[in-house]
Amino acid sequence: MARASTTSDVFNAVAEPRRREIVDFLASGDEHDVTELVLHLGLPQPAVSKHLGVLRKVGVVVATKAGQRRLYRLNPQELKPVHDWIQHFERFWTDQLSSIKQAAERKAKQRAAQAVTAPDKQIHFKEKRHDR
Amino acid sequence: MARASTTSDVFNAVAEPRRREIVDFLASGDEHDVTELVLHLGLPQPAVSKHLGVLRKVGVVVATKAGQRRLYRLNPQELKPVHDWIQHFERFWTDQLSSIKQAAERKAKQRAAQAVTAPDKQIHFKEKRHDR
DNA sequence: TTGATATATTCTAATATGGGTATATATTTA
DNA sequence: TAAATATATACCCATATTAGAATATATCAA
Repeated sequence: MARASTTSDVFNAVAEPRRREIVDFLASGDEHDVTELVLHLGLPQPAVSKHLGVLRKVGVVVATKAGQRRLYRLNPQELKPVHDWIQHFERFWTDQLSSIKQAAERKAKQRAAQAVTAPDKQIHFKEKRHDR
Repeated sequence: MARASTTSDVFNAVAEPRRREIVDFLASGDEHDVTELVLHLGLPQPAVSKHLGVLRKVGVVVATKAGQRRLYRLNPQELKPVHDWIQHFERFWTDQLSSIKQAAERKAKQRAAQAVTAPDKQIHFKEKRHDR
């Protein structure tokens, strides 16, 4: 199975850098049409329309019809779940005390534990499997 | 081209609900080994190890070797970019005044614009393409 | 009406993804 | 030393994703 659909989840919708750019561009509160977004992003128009489609489906942006143009504006409410989730962790980089506490607890637990040197240092196999 | 790699970007890493569960589970600051995470998540062990691998690569979790076990703990620093980004939009749901201002500006701009009824109300084609 | 413009959609291809299963490695225990 | 245990990795598969090209639709302008 693949990752949860990008169109059903705000987290996935804003996981795409270009879509975050779109959100940032609309963060002023102003409306912009697709052409303006195309110029700003430097992407082909269909790509921009598709990204807008994703953001529209999760409700992060709202389109207004204005003649042959579509004016897009941010609908920030839909970003709130992301904010609420990440806020849980705010204390880790604001509250100095809790950081120190954590370090202490961690140390106590580590007892005989050895640190794994690097996050990406992998355990190498002596042989690779090519069969099956 | 496919989506940006999940292993190169914190936003993508936490876009996956199971990985957010892992992060939440480690949010207490305590260390947990893989078996504990397997029990907590109710996923097969290889799936959990793979999710941990993704989180490790972006640095959101750090593993400590303890005998044959790996103790995982949160490395919250790496979540900060997500926090910093989403915080830009905090004003939208905390500052009442700015919301009103935005609504007013929006209204002024809308002039002759007609609202597109629903975000997912698509424009339907009279014919679908099957050729080419 | 005809052509131009703005936007959305379809199709295709290349790649990434997550779960499942099997298995490799490392460590502990008998 | 041989099992057992804990964890990571490889492989497969079904699906999702993105960019790109072509084109459909709607509206505007001449």
